[in-house]
Formats: sequence, structure tokens, C-alpha cells
Amino acid sequence: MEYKIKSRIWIETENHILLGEGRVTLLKAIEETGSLSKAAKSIGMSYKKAWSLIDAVNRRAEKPVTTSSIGGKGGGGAILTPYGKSLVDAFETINKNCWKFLDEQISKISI
Amino acid sequence: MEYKIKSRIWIETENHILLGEGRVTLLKAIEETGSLSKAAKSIGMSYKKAWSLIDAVNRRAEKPVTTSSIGGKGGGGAILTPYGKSLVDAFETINKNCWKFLDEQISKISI
DNA sequence: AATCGTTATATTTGTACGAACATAACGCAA
DNA sequence: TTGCGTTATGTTCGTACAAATATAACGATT
Repeated sequence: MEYKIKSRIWIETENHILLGEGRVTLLKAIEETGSLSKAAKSIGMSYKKAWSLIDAVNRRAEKPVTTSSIGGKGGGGAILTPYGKSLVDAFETINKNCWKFLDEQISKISI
Repeated sequence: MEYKIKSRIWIETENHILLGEGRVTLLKAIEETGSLSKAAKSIGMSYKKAWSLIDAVNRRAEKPVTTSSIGGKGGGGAILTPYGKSLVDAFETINKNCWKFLDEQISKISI
């Protein structure tokens, strides 16, 4: 019985995905780097894909999840809003709880 | 707060997927129809894809999940083994429990 | 005004995956 | 022995999605 159980969770609104694992790791990278391009590079994602993901998240969310500025000192940047942080936190706690729950389930049922 | 949380689970063995939602619906269709080609058609899947999925499942599982016969009355067929049934049952109960758990989680945390 | 690093966006190129098609083998039934 | 419906497998073709490339706009700093 070396069977393992895995899961992925995501948050939807109006039948469209708002937040999944990939978007969350991107948002966390933005928080750490203060820049969308640096965040994308740090997680091995193309800038274009990162930008379109963030664009989709901000369109779907009730409030902005990131804010960005163009030009100026350092060329500009992007930061995670407090609302974005709360979303990321909620996602991660629920995700960890889900993993723990599933481990309990698989140990309960023997196959 | 019209945010919904969704999930997909799957069973792995040795870092390879053994069973996910698609494979489980295919296995259930085999149980109902007694034939791989009929099962594939009933769920709108090509025979080749269905066959390769079932092949992968049987290679990875500890014991055979389906058995098949070629030729004879009706041309042959495929059936779900008792072990296959137990795997399907385990997957579905854990999956339902996971959904319920996540609904509780999202109602607990307000975002 | 020239430079720099960034956001923002369009366009082209590549590729992985499924769809579609083709065919062999099999064993019962007529 | 011919036909049938199935399992089993290979091969070709499309297409959606990611990767790569290109370019404009922006604003502080020098």
C-alpha cells in the first residue's frame, strides 16, 4: 500500500477560476520581489504569462489584488495589496488543512 | 462573497498517477456497459484514449483493475474486477468527504 | 533630453496532446 | 469459412496553449 493521495484546490467566481496554486505562488513572488518581471523570472515563468494571470486575477476579484506603477525609480513595480495578502493566506491555510484531511482519510480507508 | 472553492484529488503510486476523476468515470462506465468501446462512447471519449488510460491503470495498480476478453460472443468485453470496484469506491467516498470538508472551510474563513 | 528598468500588449513560432483514421487479431455464431 | 463486434496498436493530422520575440509607453534620475 504505497498509494498516496494528492489534491489541488482553487477558488472560483462565476464559473471562472480566480486563484489556484500557480497564481498563488506568483502572487507570493510579487510580494517578495516588488516587481512582476522579477517575480516571473524567479519562478521560471514568462513575463507575458505572468502578466495575463495577474490581469485575470484582478479582473475577477472583488477588489484589486495587486497594484502596479510604470516608469520612475527602478522602472516601476507591482505590489500585493492587503486584500491580496488575505486571499493568499486564506488559500494557503485551506490548502494545508485539505492535505492533512486527505492524509487522515487515506489512512482510515485501507486499499 | 460569491467565492466558491473547488478541488480535484487523485491517487498516486511511485510519483505516477494511478486514479483521477476521468479514469474513475471511465471505470464506472465499463462496469455499466461491460465493454471498453461502449464505455468510451458513452462518456464521449475516443477508444484509443480510453484504452491507454485503462492500460496505465492496470500497469500501476497492485492488482488488475479490469479484465478483458477478445473475440467470441459479442466480440469480447471488459469488466471491472472486485479490486477495481473497491478502488473506485474508496476514491469516491474520499472525494465526497473532501468536498464537504472544503465547503466547511470556506464558510469558516470569510474573505 | 537621454537612459533605464519596468509595465503593457501584439505577433510569431514551437510543441505537446488529443482526434481521427487505419488495421491486425481474436473467437463465437451462422 | 465468412461475418461480426470487440480488444489492441500504430500513424497521421489539427489545434490549443505555451514560448519566444518585438515594441510602445511611462516617469524618475542623471
